[in-house]
Amino acid sequence: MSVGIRHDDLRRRNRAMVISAVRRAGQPSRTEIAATTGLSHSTISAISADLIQEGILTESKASEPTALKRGRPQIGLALNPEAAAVLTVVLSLNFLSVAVIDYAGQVIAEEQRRLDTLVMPRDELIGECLAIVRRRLQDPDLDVSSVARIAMGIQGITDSHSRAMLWSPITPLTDIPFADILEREFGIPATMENDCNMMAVALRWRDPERYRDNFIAILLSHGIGMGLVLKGELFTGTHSSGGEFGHMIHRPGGALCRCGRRGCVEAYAGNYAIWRSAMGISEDAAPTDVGDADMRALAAKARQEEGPEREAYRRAGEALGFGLGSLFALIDPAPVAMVGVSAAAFDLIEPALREAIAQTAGGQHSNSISFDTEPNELPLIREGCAMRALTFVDQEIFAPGMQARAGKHVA
Amino acid sequence: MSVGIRHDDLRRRNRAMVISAVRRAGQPSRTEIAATTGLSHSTISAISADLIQEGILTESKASEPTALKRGRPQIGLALNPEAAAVLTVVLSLNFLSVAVIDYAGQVIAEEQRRLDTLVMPRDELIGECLAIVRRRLQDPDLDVSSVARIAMGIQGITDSHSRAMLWSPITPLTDIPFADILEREFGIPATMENDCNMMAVALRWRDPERYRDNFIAILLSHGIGMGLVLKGELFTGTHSSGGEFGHMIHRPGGALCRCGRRGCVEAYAGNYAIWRSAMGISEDAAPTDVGDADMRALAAKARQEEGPEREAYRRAGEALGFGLGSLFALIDPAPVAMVGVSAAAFDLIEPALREAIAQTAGGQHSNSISFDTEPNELPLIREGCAMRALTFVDQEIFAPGMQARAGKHVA
DNA sequence: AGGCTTTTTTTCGAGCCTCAAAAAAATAGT
DNA sequence: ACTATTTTTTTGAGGCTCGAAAAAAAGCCT
Repeated sequence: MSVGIRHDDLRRRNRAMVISAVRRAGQPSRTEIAATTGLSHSTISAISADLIQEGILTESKASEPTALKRGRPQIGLALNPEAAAVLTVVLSLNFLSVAVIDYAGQVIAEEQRRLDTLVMPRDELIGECLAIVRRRLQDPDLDVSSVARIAMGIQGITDSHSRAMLWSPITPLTDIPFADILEREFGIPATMENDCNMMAVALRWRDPERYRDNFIAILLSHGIGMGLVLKGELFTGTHSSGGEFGHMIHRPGGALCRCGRRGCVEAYAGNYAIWRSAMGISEDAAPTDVGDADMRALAAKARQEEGPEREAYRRAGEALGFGLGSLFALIDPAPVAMVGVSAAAFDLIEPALREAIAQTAGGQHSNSISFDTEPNELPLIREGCAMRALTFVDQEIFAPGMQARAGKHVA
Repeated sequence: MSVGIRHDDLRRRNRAMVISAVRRAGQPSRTEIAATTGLSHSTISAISADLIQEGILTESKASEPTALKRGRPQIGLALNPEAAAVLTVVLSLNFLSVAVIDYAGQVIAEEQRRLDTLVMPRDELIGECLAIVRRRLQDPDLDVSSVARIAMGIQGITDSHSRAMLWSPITPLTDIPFADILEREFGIPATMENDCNMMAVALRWRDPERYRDNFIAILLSHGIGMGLVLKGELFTGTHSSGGEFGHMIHRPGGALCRCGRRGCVEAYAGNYAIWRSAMGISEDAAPTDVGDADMRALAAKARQEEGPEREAYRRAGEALGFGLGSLFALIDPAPVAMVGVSAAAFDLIEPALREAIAQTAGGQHSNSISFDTEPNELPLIREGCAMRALTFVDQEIFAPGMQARAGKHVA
């Protein structure tokens, strides 16, 4: 149950605190770190001396030559890019991409591949993932021993411990324990993350002003996904990655959803649903894959003139609006980021969405709810995976007492 | 933002740990506490010596004469009932009740009053609350200075900091800062809690086996409310008490809800909605108050024979089922407690509820979702308020270093 | 140039806290 | 009465953080 704080935890946590302050701030001086963490100067000094000695941080002279102030100039502290590296693997529909990222967060290598995820047998899909990772790890420029973590992101449902893919729209396969598979193969700790959760993580790093403690990232693509940050914490279900916004019920017994059930939000707002509706296909028809180009053409048509295309987006907006309204009834309104190809058509969606949300309990302050759009989800997912892996390393490097990861080894 | 751990926090937190272990376990020995907190025996010994000396804990000889084990017998530690007292105030429809509770959780005095909450003007409503509290505090048997906290519970929406009632079905008044009012009047720290959240708190204390880390308490009464515990934490909205399950949208544009909007779950499952439907009154008709006795009669009629009454409960079950399904899509399934007068009619609700939930994403393991019922909400709310107040005191008594609250004062 | 200010960083002693091990206490069994 | 066993308390050592003071590294001023 609840566990007391041991004395040795103290240093461990405060080290984590310092590292995270540096990662957030970029090049803070010791004084700045003391201010943000609330710890004393002497503690910061001691901890940062340790971290520098262990090769985790480096002193980088000029924080900025701006504002030539009096007094001893501050010495900026930065993450040592060579302290470690992490690997991100993003698996999406017919597409696999891998990147190697240094400890400071810079991409130092990447590789991408097309493959037919929908029809690949289990062994082949896993094999492709392992192969692309292996190729990156064999890169002679890379010190394999420095790779401290692999974060894999996938469209679909993962378990709440970020170990396995439970279900995904990109393959008929289910329950693939990718984290275990990667760990067994390469001996590097790994996690399996939900794509929308990673989008949320990335948004917070990209724009901490707007996306701080409470916000929602919604993926408007073939399916509808959501990443939710509440009170500064990534929200996950109790068993799975949770946040299956797309499968909240919009109309009981309504349109057929890709998940096989009826009336889900996604069955009105997913790409296939918009397409189905615009083309006058029955709501009972099985979902079909619609390419991004087709969706863009559809949006263009809808913008051009009134007609079934525009009406389809309107219905999508309505479903999203009522869904958001129900969500807001539970968690209160928060800023929303719309991501994915249909986010580029948000102008077509927004009016109906706002109208719907205004009819719900969550829409009380309907006009204060703000939306932002980002048409391209893949870079976000990769960034999120990278930050996930890096912050894990931040809290791993210091954890087991004094185990040095880079630089000279330590007493 | 994130703040480092100061050295002095350590003792503070571990004291809290020990107190909370005693509150949970009843009469644990020092050894047991050491085991549950993970702290060393010497630390527990030191802390409990302090707490006993300060009059917060007492040694109570026989933990139990059961299992006469070898060795030095354990000495049970218990909360000293006289260490402090708290006051609970529960305001519900036409009813106000107050209780004084000792530090060990026993009710030592109470008082109840009927009043017309729906028509009382602001000053009068506040005045009644203050008056009843004042009477209790003037009780000559009570040492006023020992009253360390007031927790007030109310049906309706409170702010996320538990300071004010924002909106409530029991009065047309809004935005009453009860916590501030009580604090100003009596100089005792106070909070204003949402009733369903308190139900959840109470359920966890009553049955920690079943209601531990993830569960849902749903109030089926005039309105529909929810208290949610996720990952061991009481879930609240970002601004308000949140968890307005009753105002998730069941049917866009559907039946008229008490909140003035349309299609909310409550507009199908609240007492007034069941009544309206059973009586063949239009869904557009304004909600009316239905007495508990009438509801019990309605349920009896529905059990007796097929007819509009039974159908009304069926529709309520459907609304609750789809609502729960949407909720479970977000948070994954969890045990549910149904509380309130209509929980006594859960037999009429359950079949349709389960049928509906099975049609949703959250219903994947529909049969593993378990329901429990508890017809009487008031005792639960009071218990929850009491535990809320007491655990606050637990974390207040030790906080400012060594400020003694009871017993001899301390160096 | 040289001394003075200002600001940052390091150093040092003090005070706590926790831990592990040893000692003390209390009881059951022999 | 004595030993074994278990729980509780005591004691000494080691660490951590803090505050104050010292040291360091500039720019400013005469």
